[in-house]
Amino acid sequence: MSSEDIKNKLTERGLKVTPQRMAILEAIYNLKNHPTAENIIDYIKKMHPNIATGTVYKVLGALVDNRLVKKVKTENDIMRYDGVMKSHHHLYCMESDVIKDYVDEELDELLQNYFEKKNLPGFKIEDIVLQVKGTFNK
Amino acid sequence: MSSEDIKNKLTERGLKVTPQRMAILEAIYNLKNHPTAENIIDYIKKMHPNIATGTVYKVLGALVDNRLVKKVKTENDIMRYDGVMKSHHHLYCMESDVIKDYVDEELDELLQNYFEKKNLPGFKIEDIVLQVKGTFNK
DNA sequence: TATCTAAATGAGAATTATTCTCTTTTAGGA
DNA sequence: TCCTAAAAGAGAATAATTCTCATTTAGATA
Repeated sequence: MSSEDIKNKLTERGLKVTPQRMAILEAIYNLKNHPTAENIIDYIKKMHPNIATGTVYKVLGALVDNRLVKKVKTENDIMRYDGVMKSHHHLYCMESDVIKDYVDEELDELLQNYFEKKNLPGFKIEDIVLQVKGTFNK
Repeated sequence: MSSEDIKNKLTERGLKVTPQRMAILEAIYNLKNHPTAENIIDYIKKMHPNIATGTVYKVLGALVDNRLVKKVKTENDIMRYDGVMKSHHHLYCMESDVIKDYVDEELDELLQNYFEKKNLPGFKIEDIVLQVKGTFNK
């Protein structure tokens, strides 16, 4: 993801393009494994030591509100952030803090068909996310 | 769920039966919609005004460790608790803080078969929980 | 291009959920 | 009934996040 692409993402959403927002989005895209706010802060302070912690939280909030980033909650109640906006699921390792994205369009279609038939009365489904818990083989 | 049942649950897990633990488990079973620690504290303080906040957190931790209660992950950063231990999914309302349990054995079987065929290499699945996001019809 | 203003940032205090420490109490086995 | 490890109480400590308000800035407009 180039700087130009990141800039466009912000502009498309009507968000002002600031160095802080660029740095934070860049950090989320570069840091793998769904970084925490702290991971992001550590990362961007290398290049932008003057960025305020509060700004990072405020920007993260704005990015989530504008659907440029997703929040992911872990078993250990720490909030993490995910730059992959395409519908996808998560594999949670129960032995480490790894969360792996899992994209499976066949599964998505299966689920969509299932719930179309099922038609939960009184509930309109917008999105389905699987939390698949288990362990990665060593 | 009777007091006797709750008591048995604690005993089965080798946990000492204390009034605090009884009250907290009772609160989780009585409070609907996946209470937060704060909800639980407010609820039990009516009957047990002297219970310490720290004790509630400690007991919740012990209950989760002993699989008498589950933690529920939400998009927001407050932890919520669930006394239903049977495998089930959640319907998250995006317009309110309602989280409804969703039990569907047909779906569970479908998913199990799907992943048996799929056989994610390098990952051993223990549990699958669906976060179904949407809105309840008004 | 210069100006203007609402929006964004910085700095650090404030808040809030949760954990920790240490003393006292208690459940339940001997 | 006694004993002891486990649990609870009290409140301080911690850590993540939010808030406040003064200053700066992006980008729309003239």
